[in-house]
Amino acid sequence: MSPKPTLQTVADAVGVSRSTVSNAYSRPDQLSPELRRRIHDAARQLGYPGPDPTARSLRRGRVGSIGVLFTSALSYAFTDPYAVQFLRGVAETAERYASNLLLVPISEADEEAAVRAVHNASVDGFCVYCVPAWHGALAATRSRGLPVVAAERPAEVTPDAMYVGIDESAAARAVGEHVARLGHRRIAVVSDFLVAERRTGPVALDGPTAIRYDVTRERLRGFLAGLSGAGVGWSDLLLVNASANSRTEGAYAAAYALDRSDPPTAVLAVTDLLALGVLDAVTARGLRPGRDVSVTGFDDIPEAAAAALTTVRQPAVEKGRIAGGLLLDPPDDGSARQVLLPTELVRRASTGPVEGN
Amino acid sequence: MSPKPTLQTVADAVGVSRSTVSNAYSRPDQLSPELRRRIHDAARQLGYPGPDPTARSLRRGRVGSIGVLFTSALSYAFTDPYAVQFLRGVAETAERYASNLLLVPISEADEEAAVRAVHNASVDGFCVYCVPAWHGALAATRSRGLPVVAAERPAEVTPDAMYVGIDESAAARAVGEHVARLGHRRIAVVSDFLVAERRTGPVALDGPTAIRYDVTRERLRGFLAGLSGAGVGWSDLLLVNASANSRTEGAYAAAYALDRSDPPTAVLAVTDLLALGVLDAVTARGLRPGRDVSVTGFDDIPEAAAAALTTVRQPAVEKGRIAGGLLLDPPDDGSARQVLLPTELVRRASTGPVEGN
DNA sequence: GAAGGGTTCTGGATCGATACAGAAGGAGGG
DNA sequence: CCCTCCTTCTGTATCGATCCAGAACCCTTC
Repeated sequence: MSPKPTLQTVADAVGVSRSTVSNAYSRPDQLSPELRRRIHDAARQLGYPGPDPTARSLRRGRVGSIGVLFTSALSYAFTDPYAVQFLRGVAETAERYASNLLLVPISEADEEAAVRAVHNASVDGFCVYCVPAWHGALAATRSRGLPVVAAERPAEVTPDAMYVGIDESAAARAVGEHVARLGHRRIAVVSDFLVAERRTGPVALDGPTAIRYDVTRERLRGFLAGLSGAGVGWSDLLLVNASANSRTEGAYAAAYALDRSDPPTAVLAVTDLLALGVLDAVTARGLRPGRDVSVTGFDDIPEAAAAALTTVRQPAVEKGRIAGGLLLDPPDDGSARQVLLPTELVRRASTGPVEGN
Repeated sequence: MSPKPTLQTVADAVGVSRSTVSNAYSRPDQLSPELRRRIHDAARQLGYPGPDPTARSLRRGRVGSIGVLFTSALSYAFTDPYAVQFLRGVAETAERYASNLLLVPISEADEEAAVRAVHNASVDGFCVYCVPAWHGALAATRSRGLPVVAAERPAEVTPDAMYVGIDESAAARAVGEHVARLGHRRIAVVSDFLVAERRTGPVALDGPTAIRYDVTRERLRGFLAGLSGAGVGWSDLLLVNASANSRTEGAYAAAYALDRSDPPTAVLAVTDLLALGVLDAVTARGLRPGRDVSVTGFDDIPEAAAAALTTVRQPAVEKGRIAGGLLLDPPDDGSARQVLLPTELVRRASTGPVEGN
């Protein structure tokens, strides 16, 4: 048995041309059933596993997989149910187009390695999820000359860029208004990416503009807009940065707010995962969510309903599906390549009116 | 600007040979710094993104990515923290070898599509996770002639197969013994894959042998072995199948046991995720875990500690790391390709002695 | 000044397939 | 009986890179 059977090996065995064997696999209607059968038989007998995917990709100019870029360690990427839902959406579309997902982990520490990873990825396009705008890997995806779709609306929208996102600040504004209407004035915000440093603890910022990460900035801007009607200004907010988007860090971050001498009556978290952590911290202190402290999240992951968390619902799976669709079958109409999905404020028991303390 | 710059484009622009440009990227020490700079400058100016990954893969004979096969929808795959940890381990090793992960979703419904997906995957090897032994995709991976590593010890061990697993039945046996020693005799088992059908509810089986899925079978065999010393036999066990490995299905499945007229005093779940669901069901009924009902899990995911769940610890991340290592750098020593990792019974508050009812 | 040893660069062969134009052969129509 | 059309198969060019043997050149060294 020769080391690696190729199309040619099979062709020689059957006594036909290489092209014919290729057709037997890729275009079955181009040859007689009888011959096709003989070819497949010979292939089986020779242990030929079918056309080599790499060679086929090179020739065809299509790889059959889309690259998904993640910041932060893979662990966090999959820890957020929101991310998992989004990914599921992408995978659903991918499956329809017979494509696989290539995970490209982008470490924040080693940007050079990240850029290399992007350059080495055999893909038909990139889906960028939660990668800060300034990360070199982002530019690298563009330099590949492949379709790129962002999972959020970028800060500055170029006409040819593809994205599927939501109006972050409008959605967050609804949260702010809701909380303000309930009478809350002493308010803390728990968020990751407030500062470049990966540290959990309170931070001071001059304003939302100081936040580099787009999504975070827009959500805080929205919170502020919603609260300002009630006279709550930026300097009134207690900002606590979380070193990661995880439940435990959410709880740690909440501690900085809850354990003060003048604790806030409401804590706005920038994701549900963080909010769940905040709830943990609240209950761990014997406080009642929605009565002693109001808590809000963002995303409406499945767990949010169970925890009675007031949050912003955004269609995560749908977002993923659309992102996949944009990549694998970009619409001709340029404007259809920029998708904004609707959001909805979901009021649950984790928020309530300020107690008359 | 020509449509797609290649190595040749750059070579022509600089006035050197194609090989030299290639070296500028892949073997920088093979040419003078001066020339290398000129080449990179020209490349940048022409918008050449570097060597095409697909073409490079074809020539090099190495793709730089490893395929991870999943059964069930992607959603479930990522929902189990155990799976995420395992994946993280694989990703860690992959990163060390400059490889990416290619997710190959294997639907159980459409086996033909699954086999096609395996044949089309450009990878250097396959990591098979939680795929039933009889699934055609498994055979497909082998036919590719690439290294394949299973994340569990297969039922029948062939000498050349690679795997990293645990002694499932021995680990489960420790659970059985622990529960028996606490005096439990009325015992329910909550598990997925007890039967081929995807349905949550009680099932009757002649014995462990009737279970087709290896891991499940071995764990149940272990439970039984641990319990048999106390006189508990197969027919004494109440088996409840879960339609999926998820927390909610765990809770639904538990209901079938807890709501009987003669409820079990102990519920053994085959994964922590299911066990968490069982605990949900227990507390939802106002019962106290470890007092009114003992509950055990399997895997020791992070949440297990928080829930005080008695379970079997297995090193998930380490398992992933080793799996990756076997794929990307297979040891010459054949016996080193079959790895069994240690497990440990972790006793927590979710199990306790039978109440003197 | 010829031999030996580096360094730097070149050219052709090659990886394993697919695309496409065209050849061979048989069927049907006028 | 010739011409056209269709089906079935072939051959060559090509996808975009890397490998490797060797050419060209400069430096030592005896």
